[in-house]
Amino acid sequence: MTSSTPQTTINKPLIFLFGPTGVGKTALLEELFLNGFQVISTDSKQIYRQLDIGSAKPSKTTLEKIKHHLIDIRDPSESFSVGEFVKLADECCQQIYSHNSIPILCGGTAYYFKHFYFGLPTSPKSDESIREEVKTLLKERGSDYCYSYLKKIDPLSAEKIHHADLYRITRAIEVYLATGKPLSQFKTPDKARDNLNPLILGLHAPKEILEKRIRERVRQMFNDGLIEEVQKIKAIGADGSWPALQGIGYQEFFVEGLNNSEIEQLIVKNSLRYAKRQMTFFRSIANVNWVLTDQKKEIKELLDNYLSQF
RNA sequence: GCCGCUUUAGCUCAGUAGGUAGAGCAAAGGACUGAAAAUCCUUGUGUCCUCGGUUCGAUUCCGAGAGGCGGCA
Repeated sequence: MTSSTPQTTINKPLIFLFGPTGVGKTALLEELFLNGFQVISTDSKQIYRQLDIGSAKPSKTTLEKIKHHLIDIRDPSESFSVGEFVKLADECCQQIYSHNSIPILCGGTAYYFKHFYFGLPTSPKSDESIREEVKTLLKERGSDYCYSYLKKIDPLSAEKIHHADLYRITRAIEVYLATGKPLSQFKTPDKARDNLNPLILGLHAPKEILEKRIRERVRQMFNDGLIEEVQKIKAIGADGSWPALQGIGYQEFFVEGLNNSEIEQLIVKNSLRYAKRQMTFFRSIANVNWVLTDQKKEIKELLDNYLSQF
């Protein structure tokens, strides 16, 4: 599957709304984007069914008020990828335009935003069986061996990838075994896809406020029945290796020897660290209009100004 | 009240046979080629509780005081 330019987005309005976890994206949607907009959830965990509470999925009420796409489209055991996201999001855009609405990509997965904005790299999608092969190699021959192997087959990638970064080493070797070509020979786009000119809204908040919000939100998740939700997922045979369960709010339940209160604290801690990583990634995207959640007037102005050109 | 242990980085604690100190976690910054809520990298000056003594030199030894923990009364 190659990335195709979404013809339908030419000269059409498109909005990005992103920010770290807990900053208040959903609340803002309800305040400013209630009419004439449809949301494309840009979130690698909310695509999963049964992950409702821990993934901070929008409530039923919210979903009734604003149409959301790309929520509940996979089972927790299934894999998903940024490539599928871009393809599906493009299709959603077309569909939304055909209803005379404006698509708004909203979520916290910076990687998905980046690749929707710039387009996918030309490297192939992951091949499950080859990846397993590489993982076995890693297990049997060790990481030093694999890194030396990478140096041999793809010195350029080896230079960029740290020798401790097994995740990326695995992928680079996988691409080589699948195609016979080093990963570094594939191109990765560095500017916006043709005719894609979205209004990019980046929500941020002072650290103390974000911390307080995250703490309260995690507390609320437990009140809402997060423990029961996880039990249900475990009951269908889930183990920690399922991609869905690597999410914060779920992975902590697979750590051994923790009581519920320790799990709650760990979720808060991991969420804060995640928020920081998200901000690092979002900051690297150009042309972002950074606003605080309560700057409603400024956001409205940016929006009106942007929409007036269509 | 007496006895013992303890006081070092935001937290938990190492350590210096006397030459002003370092791990883990936290924190800050960064990377990101189809798993990304993933994965990984970089960054450690702190009245070594206080005051006095010994010493060329004390966070380290000695004395006193203060805080904490435990035991006995």
